[in-house]
Amino acid sequence: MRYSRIPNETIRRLPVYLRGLLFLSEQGQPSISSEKLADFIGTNPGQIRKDFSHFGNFGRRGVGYNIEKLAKEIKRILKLNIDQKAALIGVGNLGSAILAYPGFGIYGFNVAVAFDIDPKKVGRKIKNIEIENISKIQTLKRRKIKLAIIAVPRDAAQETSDSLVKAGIKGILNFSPCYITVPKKVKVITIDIAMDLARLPYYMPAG
Amino acid sequence: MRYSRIPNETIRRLPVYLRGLLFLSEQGQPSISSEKLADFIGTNPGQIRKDFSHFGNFGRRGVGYNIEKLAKEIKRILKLNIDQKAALIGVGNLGSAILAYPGFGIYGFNVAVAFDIDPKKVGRKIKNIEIENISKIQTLKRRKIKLAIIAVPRDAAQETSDSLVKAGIKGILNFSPCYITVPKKVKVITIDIAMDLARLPYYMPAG
DNA sequence: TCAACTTTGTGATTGTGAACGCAAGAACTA
DNA sequence: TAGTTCTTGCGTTCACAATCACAAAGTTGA
Repeated sequence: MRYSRIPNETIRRLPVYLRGLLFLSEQGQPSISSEKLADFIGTNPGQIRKDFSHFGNFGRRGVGYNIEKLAKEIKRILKLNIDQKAALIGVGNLGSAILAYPGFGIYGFNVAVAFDIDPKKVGRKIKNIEIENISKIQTLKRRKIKLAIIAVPRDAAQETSDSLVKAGIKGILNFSPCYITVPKKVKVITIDIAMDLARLPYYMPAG
Repeated sequence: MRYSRIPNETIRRLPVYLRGLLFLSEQGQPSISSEKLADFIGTNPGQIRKDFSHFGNFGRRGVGYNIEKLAKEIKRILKLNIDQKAALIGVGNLGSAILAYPGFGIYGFNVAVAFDIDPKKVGRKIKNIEIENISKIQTLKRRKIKLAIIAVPRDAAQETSDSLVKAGIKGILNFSPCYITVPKKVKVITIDIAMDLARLPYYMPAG
């Protein structure tokens, strides 16, 4: 496929497109126009066409885009075409919710390992996953797990991250409300639920 | 204060700055330089200075920025200076975690009301909040609650949103993995945990 | 008081992405 | 086949944001 350097903002949108396409694919539709897709995911047709134009020809004029092929190609670009195991660190309220969350599968993720520092939790099972003692975190290297989700209290986030890096983790989804420092070779995405909520009032009409 | 139209991207970063400043303020420091702040929150000094230059003079050359004053001003801009109640819809795994989440307070939010459709959950208490029947959702209008958090299954997200709008809600934090349609006067921010994870492999080094 | 140092504030420049608009390909109809 | 309609692909233009770099303001110390 022709690759003309996919812009960063396009990459950021690809998961959104993929989510919509996978849903539509379940409905059995073979193809969809940029206009319909835009309505469905909440954007505009021009943006979609421009984004898709950066990689290969998945659209047919007069018809629309082939849903299956497009979804497959986006998965390939995002490197989601190989199923991947992820580790969860911190099985508190949020961690438990993440363990039980059914939405990871469609992207090829499988939260397969969980750690906690609390001895009372160690050994317990959630969704068939046995919680292990955090001291076992270095076994991730042996188990070839490259992805981790941090759901520990803020004070513990940086040291947890350090351990993960030492264990060979290459990507971290951080739910702790703080910035964490990692080597350049490791990618971190931080989600701070409260911080996202903090943007709402600004955009809300006065009153 | 002078307002020279704050750019959108700056607004997006204000909660990040605020989070850092509030933390530093707890440590008792009176002021901080753009360089130190940049290190702390993971950005660069120039960006910070440019962002802050859009509203008032909170920095002193040779010294840095006054942490208290700056935090207060950012809160004012983001309309976080008045404490606000929020409603939670859907007390499943994720919803329960949100109810128990301690991080909303610093932004002036208070998740004070919770609804669920499951009669077995109605009446139960989590963190002193009694779960109410979803049929009571219209009472939000009377209770003057303008903010809601949706944590229901995808299939129920749109109709939940419709009810919320009818109940006078002006801002929605949506955790369901789908786009929801609302009138222009209502602002929605969607967080899809799995979708954010889906961006990680792209940025991870091959191997 | 003066020189050395720190740090902000901001104009200028560069870079990046969004929006626009239309030519051209494909399908459909008769 | 020819005319009409639909829809993509993408060059061009416009708008916004990041980076740079430096003058000006403030601090410190002798």
